[in-house]
Amino acid sequence: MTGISKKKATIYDLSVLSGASASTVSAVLNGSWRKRRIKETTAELIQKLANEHGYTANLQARGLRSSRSGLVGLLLPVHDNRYFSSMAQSFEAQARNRGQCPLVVSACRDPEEERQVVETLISYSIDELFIAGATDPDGVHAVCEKAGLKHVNIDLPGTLAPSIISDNYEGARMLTQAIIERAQEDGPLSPDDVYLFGGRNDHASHERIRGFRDVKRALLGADPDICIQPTGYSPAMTARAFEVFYEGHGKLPRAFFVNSSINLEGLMRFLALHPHETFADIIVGCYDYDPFGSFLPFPVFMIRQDGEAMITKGFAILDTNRPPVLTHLVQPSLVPPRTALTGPLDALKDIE
Amino acid sequence: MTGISKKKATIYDLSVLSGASASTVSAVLNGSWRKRRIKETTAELIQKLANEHGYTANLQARGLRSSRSGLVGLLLPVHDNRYFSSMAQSFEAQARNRGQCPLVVSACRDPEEERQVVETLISYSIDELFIAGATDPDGVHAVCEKAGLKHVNIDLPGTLAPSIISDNYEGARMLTQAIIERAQEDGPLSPDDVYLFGGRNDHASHERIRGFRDVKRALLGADPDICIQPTGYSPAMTARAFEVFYEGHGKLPRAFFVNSSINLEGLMRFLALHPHETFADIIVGCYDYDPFGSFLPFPVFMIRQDGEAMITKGFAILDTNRPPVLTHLVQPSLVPPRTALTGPLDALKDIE
DNA sequence: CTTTTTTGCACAATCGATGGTGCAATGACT
DNA sequence: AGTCATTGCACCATCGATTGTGCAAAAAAG
Repeated sequence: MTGISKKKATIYDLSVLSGASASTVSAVLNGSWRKRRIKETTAELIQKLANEHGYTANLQARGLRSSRSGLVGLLLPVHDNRYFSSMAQSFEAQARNRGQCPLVVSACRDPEEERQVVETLISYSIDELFIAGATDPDGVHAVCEKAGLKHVNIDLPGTLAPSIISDNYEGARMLTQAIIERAQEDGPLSPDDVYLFGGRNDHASHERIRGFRDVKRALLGADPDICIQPTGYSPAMTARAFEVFYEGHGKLPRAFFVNSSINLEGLMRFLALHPHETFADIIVGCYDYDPFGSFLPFPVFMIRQDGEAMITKGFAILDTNRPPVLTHLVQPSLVPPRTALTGPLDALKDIE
Repeated sequence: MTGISKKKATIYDLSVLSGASASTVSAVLNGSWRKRRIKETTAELIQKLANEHGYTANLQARGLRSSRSGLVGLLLPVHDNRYFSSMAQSFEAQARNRGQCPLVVSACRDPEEERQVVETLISYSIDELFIAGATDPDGVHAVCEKAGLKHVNIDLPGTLAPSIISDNYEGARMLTQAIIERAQEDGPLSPDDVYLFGGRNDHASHERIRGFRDVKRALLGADPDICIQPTGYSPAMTARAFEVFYEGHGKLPRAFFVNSSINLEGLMRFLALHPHETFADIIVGCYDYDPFGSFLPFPVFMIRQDGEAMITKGFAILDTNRPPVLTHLVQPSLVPPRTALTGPLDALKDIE
């Protein structure tokens, strides 16, 4: 016996202690006691006992009985990235504000894993699900639909459920324009001075590439296909793409658009292998904001996606009855180089 | 009727369909059927039906009955930070490898919130808990203890449960030595050229400060108290500290130690308000690794804490019977400037 | 053809909470 | 005093799975 106290108290324990029935105890502790016309003094007694014994409801039992669990899920591709981790942070805060219990899980951008993870969440009777950056939103939708689970897509749209995404086209236009104009300050620019790296076969990448090409054609008159290098979402692949370019040209493009901060990590890997003076004059645009990325030793324009607004909108949609299957655009913003934005962390109290 | 199919199948549904009893169905589907001597053909039939109907167990019901849920929790101070988010990533991977379901939650460094969140997790009958960077590990311990929940502390130690932490003292020594030596390349250094910013009244900060002071005294002969600026864990407070120093001295210290990447964000906020040429010659040490932080336009030495190893060790400890209340040290490593390390993201498959 | 053993499965209690229903005690009213 | 409404609560089935126990039928042993 190392002081491991007995099991947690249940309504039955409190029932015995108080002399009331278990259903009375339950009613008192879940707040429905006025409706059930329980005497105030009885309620007080039970509440006192509950406090003394540190009673907390077994939420699995409650969830089983009521088939509502109070859980909301957020499915992420990965945690380890400022865009998604700050989204997780906002999500937690908002879910807790609404009295729900947030669950954040990641599925590694693997469609099969995505479905499995969601199945697991469903097995815990979660009430609502945010599907962020899913590789296969419609596959996940099918799983949710079968279980009658309300859900929305965030960041990457599906065709079967309401979606909330960044205005990737507009964001890409802003970003492309910013890097081109900045590069032109240093002299005239030809179409093959401006590249795009990263992204793959998803809606966000398509829209960004479309925005990039449209602006580039408008400002520089052309956009050779070679300037688009969709390397997927992996630092290693992106680094290779830079390496290949460098081997071919002895330098990096004057200006380039990087599809996400994950791809920007690929640039870091490339830079680590080369003296940085060689690249002091590049102009970079990154479709994602990272506070340290913004202060690299060359101008980095970034796009800050408004994860917090997306989450807010998502909750609003889940609150409506039969949300139409629409795609809602949330405006991102252009962040000039050397900018330190505040984030969800700033909402924390830090008692010092 | 919008195609919302009926509720999920249960063992009772399959029981009717197969003609077997619910307990037989249960045994077949949870794998205990050989032990229960169920005929192979019966098992096959039931499994076929289960597949056809997309049966998945209701894990709340299972958890309620067996009082084991298959859930493991990771309690973080915040998501939005590379150290913790990469820890979350490793944690998820390892938990899933073990067939458990990972839950990652954050408690905003608020002791009360920490306890509440853990209470909630306990209400879902989680089996094990990793408490990372808790402000009040022993308070959380009490809650776990009462519920008989196995747990370990990560990153910040408690006195009542096994803890796994970085060797902060050694890490701080390496980092301090690195920045001092590097700064000395540019000329002789006096004790008040080397500062420490960030951290507060926790074990990790104490150890880091101790390491810093020991090395500084050894190399520079003294360490005036003014050189230690424990600003808490908040970018805003840290930025203020830099601002105050700058107002007093017209520059930043030649070299300084920043207690965490969160504090380093405070430096970014400061830099955003000042032309960067002014600070091109500072030498920074940051106790945390961030891939972009490593490429800032001045030398940044970083300490990479081995989150993955800590998680691994944590699982190992939870697997042992009565783990002694020890504090295990995990060695961090010194990362020279302009280094791009690979992380848990690289384990992902990225089909392009 | 018995007796024993083994095989294959059904039954029923249980986990902790919820909520519909019903009933005794009390008070109000005629 | 008798009727009726109200108050205050207990009873019990239920959510979906797990698991100890028991028992019939089939197979093996004698």
